[in-house]
Amino acid sequence: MPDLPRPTPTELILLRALWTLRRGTVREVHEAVGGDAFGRYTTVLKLLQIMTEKGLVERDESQRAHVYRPVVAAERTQRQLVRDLVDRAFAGSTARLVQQALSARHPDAEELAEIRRLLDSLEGDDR
Amino acid sequence: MPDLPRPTPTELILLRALWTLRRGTVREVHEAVGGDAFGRYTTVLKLLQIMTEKGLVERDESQRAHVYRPVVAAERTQRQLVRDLVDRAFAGSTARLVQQALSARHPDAEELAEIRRLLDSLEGDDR
DNA sequence: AAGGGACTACGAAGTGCTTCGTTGACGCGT
DNA sequence: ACGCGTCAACGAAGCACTTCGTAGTCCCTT
Repeated sequence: MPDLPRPTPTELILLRALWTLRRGTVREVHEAVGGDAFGRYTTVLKLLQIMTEKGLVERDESQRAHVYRPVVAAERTQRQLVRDLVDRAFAGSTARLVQQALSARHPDAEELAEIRRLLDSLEGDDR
Repeated sequence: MPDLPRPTPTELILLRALWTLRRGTVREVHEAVGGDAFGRYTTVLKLLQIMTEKGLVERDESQRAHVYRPVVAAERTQRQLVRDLVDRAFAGSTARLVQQALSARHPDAEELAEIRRLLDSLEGDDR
């Protein structure tokens, strides 16, 4: 499987819409991202066409209104983006990224607890 | 203080070099990033000139070989980049970003301990 | 005084991203 | 059969990013 290209910022917006919708026509995606406040209908169409060429989404053309669906799961893309950032901005140090993440957006108690659970399960695996 | 623009990927490489060097001439930066394997000397020069216009770095012209230094601290820029990513890819959920970060690059025990300390100090502040 | 090395400045080209208007096809309702 | 709304396709334009060659300047050495 050839590695898919990293989605551009705008493409990521559409991907997020499709991750939620699971599948959708251009019109549905256009509305999901905020309609004309985001961009014209044809802008979304063009983006989805380009994303199809890149392999980021797939297209069902059996209907007049083509139906798009994401090729990659949210988690996989998110992980790719995080890894990129860790390498590019944090010289590979996950701890430093987490540190900045926690100070950039102070998470509430619930989120903190969730992160703690993640740590617990990770350390559990180690032993 | 007008918010500084987000550094581009290439600019980030030079910034990292300057964060380490604290200050440096074009030649020093060029060598720090890998010499011609990265790009020509004039490419680095041009980049630094553009970054100066953008306000990302400052330039001391009192010497023939101008000396550049970063305007923003590493932490501030890193936080900005993380916040961007949390918003763009994780719909604002820090916990999910941390989750992906932990699974993207399995940190060693030392890093895990460091993250745990961070959590402890954060929860301490809450009360 | 001339030559060469190191430096800045400038300009230009190529690429990718983003946006949108226009065109042409399709099919439904009248 | 006609017209209208909906759709995909295309092309073009503008902008940012990146890269590098060339030209000009300065100063040190001979």
